[in-house]
Amino acid sequence: MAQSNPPFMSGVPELLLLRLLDQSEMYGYELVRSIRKATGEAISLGEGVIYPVLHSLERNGSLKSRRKAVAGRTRVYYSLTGKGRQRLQKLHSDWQRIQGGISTALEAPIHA
Amino acid sequence: MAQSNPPFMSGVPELLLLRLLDQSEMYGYELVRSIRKATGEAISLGEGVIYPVLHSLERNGSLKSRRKAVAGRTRVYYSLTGKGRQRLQKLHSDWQRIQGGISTALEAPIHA
DNA sequence: TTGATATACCTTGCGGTTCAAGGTATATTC
DNA sequence: GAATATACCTTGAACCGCAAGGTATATCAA
Repeated sequence: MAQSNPPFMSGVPELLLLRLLDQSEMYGYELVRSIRKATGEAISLGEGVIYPVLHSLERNGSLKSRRKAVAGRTRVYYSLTGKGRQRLQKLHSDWQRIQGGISTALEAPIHA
Repeated sequence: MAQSNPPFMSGVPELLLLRLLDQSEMYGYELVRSIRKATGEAISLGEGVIYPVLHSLERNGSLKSRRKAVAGRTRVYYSLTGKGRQRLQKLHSDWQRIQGGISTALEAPIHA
């Protein structure tokens, strides 16, 4: 069951990842928890979302990574490249536009 | 080209259609223009988006329609059912949640 | 009268993306 | 020695927005 394709989520994982990684270097598992916290528990993304997006962002040059061994485990830390910062700005302004448009439509007069 | 899967649009057509039709009965072609206007030109949806969504909303009982002949042409007017109003409320609150979560994340401290 | 533009409906196919579920392996705690 | 937490990962399905293309009538201009 578990209704798939929840509304309003397209592009959101990418925006949030870029935003958080713009503030500090982080690894995947950490990002899963950070996103919950940073959105005030409003949005929760599983690892099945996070990892593929991280990989595709690295592939297209928006992120770079470095491996770091910590207490016997390996972490892969990601950070933004110049291209990633540009991508973040673009997504940010896209978001503002859409969000503003929807607000306008929702706030319209209660009745004709 | 024309990058497909534009970010932040999933669920948006459905929300906007339900919102506008909650205010007044309208037909498809009219909705295309109304959406542009209601969102302050921020969002523009083509007929290839509108009609399929109208049909699927009618199929699942959120909308009802009636045909009306006007100046030799036929218009199909849509309006909300009770189920449609419930659906609108649900989508509206989903939107508020996501929108709020993203705002919180974006407004976070500029730097550590 | 013929051609372009606006109105009004519609479908098909592509492509991208989120998500649940499942999989591996090590460290820690009970 | 068993469960839990950490940390990485992939696969497959489902969904859905969009561009492009298709039909037909009314209107207006040349």
